[in-house]
Amino acid sequence: MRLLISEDDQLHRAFIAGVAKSVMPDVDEVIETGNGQAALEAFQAEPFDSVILDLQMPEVTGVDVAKSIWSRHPQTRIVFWSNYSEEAYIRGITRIVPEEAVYGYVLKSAPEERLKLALQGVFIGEQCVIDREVRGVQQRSANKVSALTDTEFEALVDVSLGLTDKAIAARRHVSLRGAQSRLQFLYQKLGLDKSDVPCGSWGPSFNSRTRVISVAMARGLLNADALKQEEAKLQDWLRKTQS
Amino acid sequence: MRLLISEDDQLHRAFIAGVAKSVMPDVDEVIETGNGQAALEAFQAEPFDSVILDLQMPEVTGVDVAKSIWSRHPQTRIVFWSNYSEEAYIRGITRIVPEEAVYGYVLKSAPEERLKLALQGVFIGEQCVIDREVRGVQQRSANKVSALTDTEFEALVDVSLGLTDKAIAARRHVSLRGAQSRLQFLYQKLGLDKSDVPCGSWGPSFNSRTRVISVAMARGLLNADALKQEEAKLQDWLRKTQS
DNA sequence: AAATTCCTTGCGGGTTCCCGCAAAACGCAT
DNA sequence: ATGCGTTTTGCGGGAACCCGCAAGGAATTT
Repeated sequence: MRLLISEDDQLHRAFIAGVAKSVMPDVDEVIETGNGQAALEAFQAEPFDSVILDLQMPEVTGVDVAKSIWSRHPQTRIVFWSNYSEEAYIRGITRIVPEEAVYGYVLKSAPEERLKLALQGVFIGEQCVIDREVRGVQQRSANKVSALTDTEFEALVDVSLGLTDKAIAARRHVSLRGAQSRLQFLYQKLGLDKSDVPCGSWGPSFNSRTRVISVAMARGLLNADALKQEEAKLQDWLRKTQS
Repeated sequence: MRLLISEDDQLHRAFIAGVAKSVMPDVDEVIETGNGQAALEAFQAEPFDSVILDLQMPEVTGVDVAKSIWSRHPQTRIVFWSNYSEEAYIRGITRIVPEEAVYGYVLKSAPEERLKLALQGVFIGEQCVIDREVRGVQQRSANKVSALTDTEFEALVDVSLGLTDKAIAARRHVSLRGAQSRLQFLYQKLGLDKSDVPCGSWGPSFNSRTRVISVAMARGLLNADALKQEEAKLQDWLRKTQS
């Protein structure tokens, strides 16, 4: 059995490699990589049965790696080991996990015991193991009423990148009013209309357009890394439409 | 000699405690805490000569802790050990470090050797030790032309929290036009006026108000943690002005 | 005292945004 | 086909925002 580990923090990498070896004696080859790109290359050279991924890595994230791996080898077992239980990542994962795949999600803050159980569960027992804290977010993310639809999420991304209504309309191929409408739904979904927002005597305190970014970041729907990824996509699109 | 360590990640905490002990034999007491609040309490109980702080901690950050410590004991030697070389933190630090203080700044991504040298340099040699990568940011941060002034930074925070012009004016005790003026300077400083931003055929692609948030996050002037802190301050202020 | 720099303020107008209303379009199940 | 819910579109008005111009303050420098 061969195991691939991708994790940018040296300390954590060494730690989880040690744990993995101690828990799974029948692993005869462990490859460690410090970034997503290296992980992809290693996997391309020769596929692995089992993979451990950190989600938050520069350039190529753990989600990107998993997506690439599962697209060719959907039976690969992957354990995500990450700092955050942020929706920005969870959303990414649940969208790419194949029906047949076995995977796990463990928080770095969890005790070592939980990590061991998860590794055994996924790699030996072939069962899905997901930390409770993450499970909560996953539920919310799948919940119809509170979850953002795809179009709403697109709108959130666009507005967070600083685009104007016109630009959003052009990018998403809808009318100006269509783009504004999407924004309106987004504001509503994130509760900007409700009066949980106190108003001062001078009038409304919040600008929906900027406030929505703030609450989205607070809820973990967005984060700096995700934004960086989206910025790159945006620049691509800009170049295309320029020419 | 007594040493206080505050770091929320267990693995990193154990690691740096070990390194510190090996490098400084004459340390007879080491106290480890997992969050900023506990660090403050420990210090209050009995002051330490030497402190190691992680910057990014929930609730009470390393910057908060350092500020509190230095306000009473400006001769305390502090080594910051953190993931990021983000301006959001650097700015906070350079503003609170007393003239007489000896401190260090080491990135977690740095090799162990650098960490050891820094600990010795600060705690034994009583010299300031700052990683090169951080130094670069610090320079930029002190550079007149590219650095944000205090008022500009306030404006950035307010707009990122989603406040309207009116609300900003009220909060900062300036006229409406004053608030708008500050925003204008901010946009200019972050280069939103320059044409490095490609425009599509439909007109201007970017909304200054939202775009400024995006570029500020990309440059590390802001991050999710800092925003959370500021959000709390804002809520405080809102409650006060309500009554 | 004069000059310089930085920040603030009022005015004005052009633009963009926010959103209610109503009609049309689409998917989808009965 | 007939409904039903979701999404899109146009219209229009009121509010908020962006910013050039010009006229002060205030603090520091020369």
